[in-house]
Amino acid sequence: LLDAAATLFRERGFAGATTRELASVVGIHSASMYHHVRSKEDLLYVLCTESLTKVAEDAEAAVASENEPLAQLHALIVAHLTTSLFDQDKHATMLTELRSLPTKRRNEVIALRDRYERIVMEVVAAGQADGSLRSDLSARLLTLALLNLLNWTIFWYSPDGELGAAEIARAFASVYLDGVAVG
Amino acid sequence: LLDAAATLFRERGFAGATTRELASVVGIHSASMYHHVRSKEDLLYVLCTESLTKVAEDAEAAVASENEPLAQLHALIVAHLTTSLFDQDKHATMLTELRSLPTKRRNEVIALRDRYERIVMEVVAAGQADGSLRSDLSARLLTLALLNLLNWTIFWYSPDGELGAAEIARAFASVYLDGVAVG
DNA sequence: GTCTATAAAGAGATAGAC
DNA sequence: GTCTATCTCTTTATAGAC
Repeated sequence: LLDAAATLFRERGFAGATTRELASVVGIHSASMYHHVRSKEDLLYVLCTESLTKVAEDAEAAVASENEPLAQLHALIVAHLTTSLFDQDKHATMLTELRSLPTKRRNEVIALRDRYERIVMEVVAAGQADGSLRSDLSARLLTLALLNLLNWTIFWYSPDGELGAAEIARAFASVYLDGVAVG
Repeated sequence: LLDAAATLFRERGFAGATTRELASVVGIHSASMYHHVRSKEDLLYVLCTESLTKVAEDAEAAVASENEPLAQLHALIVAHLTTSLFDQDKHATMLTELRSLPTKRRNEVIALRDRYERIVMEVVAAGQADGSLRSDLSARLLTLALLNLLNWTIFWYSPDGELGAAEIARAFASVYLDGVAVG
């Protein structure tokens, strides 16, 4: 049900997805859905928190698996893309439909998101501190650039396409770390 | 009206934005709105095509203003960010609410978007051809990485924030071209 | 745990006066 | 060009039988 909601929310937007269509996708009537979930909003909320909890866990594991900041950053990039492209609909919905949550819950999700972004920024800052990453740009700007690279991928990646998640992860890690210019 | 629609569609999603609220923002009643526009969908369609036409024009002008692919790419990055961050709501709505258009119009907008992305890819490919950009990764991958960097910025940039559009453009161009690793 | 039936509210859009 | 009034349809969610 949650997976179906993620797919439908991504396709139609949260407001555009009807409980009837959602129920019909899982083969029941919309009234039966309310036996499993209190409201449509609850689905969105659970989906957002799950997606962020999962990606944060995986990122922390990736960071813990390496010792040097540069290697940690590389592992983090691969972990983020692997996780978010696997649960693509959930992550895409979290990123764009977050706005449809009422203030209290929206702020909770934003807090989770900020916590995740802080994990990323700490690795970047550690890389600057040990001299493996450039320091002429702020850790904040470097982190924002990285999150751009990671997040937007979720919106165009296709599991059926020619580019695999692993290939994309390897390429983007190299683009981010080494740049695209020669010399 | 179009600007108000862009803002509201971005805030609530296309389906979540009501014609009543939209009209009230511009100080009229929802019935009066239909004197200016045929339907809510028309607003989204016009908004998508306008945003893509504008960014494509500016990108082409940026490319034409330089001779070397590397300089063209730099100018293109600055132009894209300047334009899309100026009309932020319009571009953000185009990127996420495109899905709410009926098939025919959606395909038209996608065609515009693809045409723009081809402009970017041609500059990248030219850079690879003249040896200023690395060729171990495909032009497609390098272009996708760049579009990630550009597009996601639209979703977190705030005109009131500490980071200005020009500063972000300069930083991200350097991150993309030179990378963040030292050495 | 799923169904039929329906309540209550809100949606996009139109008609016709001014 | 904007208004009031309203049509028609769809929405989320509930009630209660099975």
